[in-house]
Amino acid sequence: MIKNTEFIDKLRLSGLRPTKQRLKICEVLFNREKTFHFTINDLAKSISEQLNEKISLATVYNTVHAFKDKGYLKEISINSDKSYFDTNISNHHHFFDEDTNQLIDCHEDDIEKINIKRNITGKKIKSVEVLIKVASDNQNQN
Amino acid sequence: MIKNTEFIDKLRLSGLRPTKQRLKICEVLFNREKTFHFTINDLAKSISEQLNEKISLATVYNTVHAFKDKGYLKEISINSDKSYFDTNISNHHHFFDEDTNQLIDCHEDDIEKINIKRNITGKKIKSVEVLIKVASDNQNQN
DNA sequence: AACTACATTATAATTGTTCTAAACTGTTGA
DNA sequence: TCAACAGTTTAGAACAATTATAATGTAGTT
Repeated sequence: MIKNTEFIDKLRLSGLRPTKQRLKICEVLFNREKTFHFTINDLAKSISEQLNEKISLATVYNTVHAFKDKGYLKEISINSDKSYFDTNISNHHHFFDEDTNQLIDCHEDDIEKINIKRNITGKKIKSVEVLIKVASDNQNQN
Repeated sequence: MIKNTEFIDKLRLSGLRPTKQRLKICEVLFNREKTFHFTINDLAKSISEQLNEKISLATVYNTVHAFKDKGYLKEISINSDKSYFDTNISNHHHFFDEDTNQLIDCHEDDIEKINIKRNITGKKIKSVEVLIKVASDNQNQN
């Protein structure tokens, strides 16, 4: 259980005012054991369910983007339907279950280190993301 | 230069009627040396430029999806702005240049084989995609 | 030629996301 | 303590990508 003051410090440190809404969103996002993979809609739903309170959708978008920019969240590229975010900001990869639309973290040992032997001239590698799509045996390949 | 009859056969073989529109789209997509990475908008633009003819946007969407379902195109997950497609349907990975929004194919030797050591119970791996985001040195990480 | 199922089309509808402008609130410092 | 200001929240409008609709057109078969 992370204390509210910790969130306040965290926000202040990164130049974000610790508003009521942001603190509530911190609670929902970071007060949990496992990492949380979510879409904006999932998050909005969690907020209204867990806190029985409504935060404007615009604020949820603003806050998630602010948190992403500050490095508290990672955005994950899965498909173009919607944006997925991850509270696990460490360098890691994902399984994506096409049957349930669930993301699952890859652990360090689940996948061998990716070894890239070419580089694009004048460019620097910003990130390397591996997405492993899985589905029940009887499903078609997408 | 691929002949029209080949496209007709290709379409018929997969149970798609070779309509004027589909043949034109085939021309634009498959009558080129290099692989083509595109969004629906890119394609619609290419069609009107190369063929000086307009195909309804709905048809472009329908056709691209039909081609994808038949395995003639691959969809690539980059971000949630829009869908990207690839005429290279072989198993390969991508660089994505964040400065120009351009996709670049990884060749077989650019990246070592991905070795996945875990599997999700009851699930089968459908695809493994690696996306390497690059940008000029002076850009921020996204 | 006529029938039928499949395709195309323009347009409406939908969805996820961003923008806007007004109201509100944390912070600073007098 | 309180005024002032910049940063924040908000509802709703606007927007862009995509999908649905329903009428019209066309390929393939008889």
